[in-house]
Amino acid sequence: MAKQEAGGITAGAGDSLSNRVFEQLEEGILDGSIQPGENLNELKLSLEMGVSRTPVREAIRMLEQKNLVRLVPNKGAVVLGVDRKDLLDVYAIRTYIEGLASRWAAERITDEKRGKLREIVDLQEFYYIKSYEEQISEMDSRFHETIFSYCESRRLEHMLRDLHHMIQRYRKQSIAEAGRTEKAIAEHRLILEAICAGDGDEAERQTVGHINNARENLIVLLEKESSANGERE
Amino acid sequence: MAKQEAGGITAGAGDSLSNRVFEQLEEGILDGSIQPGENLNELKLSLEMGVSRTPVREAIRMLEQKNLVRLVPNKGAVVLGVDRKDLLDVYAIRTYIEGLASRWAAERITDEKRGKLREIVDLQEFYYIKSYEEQISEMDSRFHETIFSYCESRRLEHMLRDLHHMIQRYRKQSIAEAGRTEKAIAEHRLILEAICAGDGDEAERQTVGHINNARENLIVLLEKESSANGERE
DNA sequence: CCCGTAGAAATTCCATGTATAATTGATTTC
DNA sequence: GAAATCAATTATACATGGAATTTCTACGGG
Repeated sequence: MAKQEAGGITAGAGDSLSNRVFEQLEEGILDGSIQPGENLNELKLSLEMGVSRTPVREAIRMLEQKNLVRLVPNKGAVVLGVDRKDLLDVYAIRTYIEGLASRWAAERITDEKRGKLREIVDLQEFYYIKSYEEQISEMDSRFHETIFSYCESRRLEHMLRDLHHMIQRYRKQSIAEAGRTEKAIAEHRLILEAICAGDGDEAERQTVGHINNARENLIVLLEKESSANGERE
Repeated sequence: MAKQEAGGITAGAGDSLSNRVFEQLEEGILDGSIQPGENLNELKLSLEMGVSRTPVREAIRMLEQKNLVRLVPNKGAVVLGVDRKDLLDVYAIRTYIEGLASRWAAERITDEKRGKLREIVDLQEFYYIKSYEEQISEMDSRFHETIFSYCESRRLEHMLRDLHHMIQRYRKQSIAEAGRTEKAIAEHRLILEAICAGDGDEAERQTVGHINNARENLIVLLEKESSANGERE
């Protein structure tokens, strides 16, 4: 018993160590605590996390496939991270393909799925009224990811999950933006109704609109940030 | 010298063993020689390829991130592969985002890039006249991948390369289809001219059309295949 | 003072050993 | 004869050792 109690990793259940190391590094890169340009040292990381070098190596190889680090043979891994241009690009890409996911979800909707999707939006509204920010964000994620899974395309789902993951931090921030959440929920409801009605065209149109609005919001947010930072970066 | 001469892997230059194993397995999965449902045995593969288990493990972790295998903790990796639905999905996804890549490429075109892109299409036409099928296919890949790189979006490029890679086999097959190559080259030229003119709208429109046509072609090809196989699969 | 170079330290890369979990198959029991 | 149990085999997961490569540092020549 007591599989691994030493270092930083004391986390979750059945997952392998490689996965946990991967997730921890990914989170660090995506939330900025591991900076772009930095390079990942196997031995150092393995000591910090209290695991051997093997799972760290595996995690780094995994990060490379996600394009979060660049791996130079015999030299190591440098962090790529997600900069502002990446963020804007991701939103642009989402406007193009997340609409497709909604379209497919609408075409493949069932009663059970209608119920679940509606419940998510209802819950989000409830949390909004109660001002539970953490849960609002959680429901926002869940709404989009549920649509990803309901589109029933392994490949599209996989791509969208990656994108979604990449911008998670900024989605949370935007909850705090004045007025955005209320609008977002209203937009979710429009998407929901279109999907439940099986109206692919409308579902796509509403989703494209929703993401464009989110993108507008991001741009405002980034401008605030850069003026706050005195034009740095 | 003579880094590794034993087993199946005698390949390339500076790449690490993990990468070579990864590429070999990826190729096998994508060209169907490793079937979906099959599961990958570390020891067996390492013996076949004449390497130790470590690089095989790393390669498998990499394949998981590409969604080409599913990894069940303590049980191993089962091949997912790319089935017909995946293929059709990939073409659908491409119609949505490859147009965006062309749009951005048009917005960021330079004289040097104009020259290179034009040369690729000219070469492809030349090889078509000469009936060099291998080179036609090569130029087809190069045309699209060059646009991916000219769109100057790390994230979009990465996604499109993955998709492109996934359908490589079918792109090659479609070269052999009667009349497709000639049309494809004509379509490439339309995309080329739009990009060179810096006309993002037109570049996107032509690209969407091009991929839709390729998709139509794929559907015909798949139908032929399934009737040839007597409705199996 | 700068540049090049040789040796040492650090780091990646691959191989192999060991523990733990899953699977198989034989044996027993009802 | 079927189901259950437990030992033996197999496979994965993680750790560790050692070879190869790169990076750092100190030294000597120009």
